[in-house]
Amino acid sequence: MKHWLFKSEPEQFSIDDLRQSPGQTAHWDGIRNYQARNLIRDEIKQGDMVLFYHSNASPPAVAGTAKVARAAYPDHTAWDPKSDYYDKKSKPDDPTWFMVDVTFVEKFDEPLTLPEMKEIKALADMMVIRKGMRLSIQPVTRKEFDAVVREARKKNRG
DNA sequence: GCCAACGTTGGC
DNA sequence: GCCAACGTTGGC
Repeated sequence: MKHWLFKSEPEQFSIDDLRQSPGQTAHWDGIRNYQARNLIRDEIKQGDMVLFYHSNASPPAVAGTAKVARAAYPDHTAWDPKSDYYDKKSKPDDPTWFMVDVTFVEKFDEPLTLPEMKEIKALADMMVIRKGMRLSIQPVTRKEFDAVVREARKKNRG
């Protein structure tokens, strides 16, 4: 089982939106970056664990966790001319873009913020800490995943 | 709103 | 294939 960090702007799709989705499960659509696509398509498997990160938030933060419910399948929003994510080069018989399904696992009522993460030694090598790191799907180590969850729970105990 | 860091596009 | 111009991401 691998561990990941998925970024989402909470105004677009938040941890609460995931929790309120039917079956607390939603498809992670709109990936339009090849590096992220390759991870989605080739590396992410059912059962993998996800840190749900709110980007473009004040402050940016890990808001909870989720689990991959379904491995990669074609992102149909690429075929919909009315979708913001429409991409005419993706064809149903040769899809360019893929998505996975994720299921809500846990919400941190007090999210673990980026400034806090930067202070945690165990997270010093996390990609999301680095300046200019725009990749929206990032691998994290099991140690990093566990440290984020541990620190977030500690913070929420007060 | 600013802007640094990246990714993509397209002329050559 | 190079690289300048442009567009996007996302922290601040």
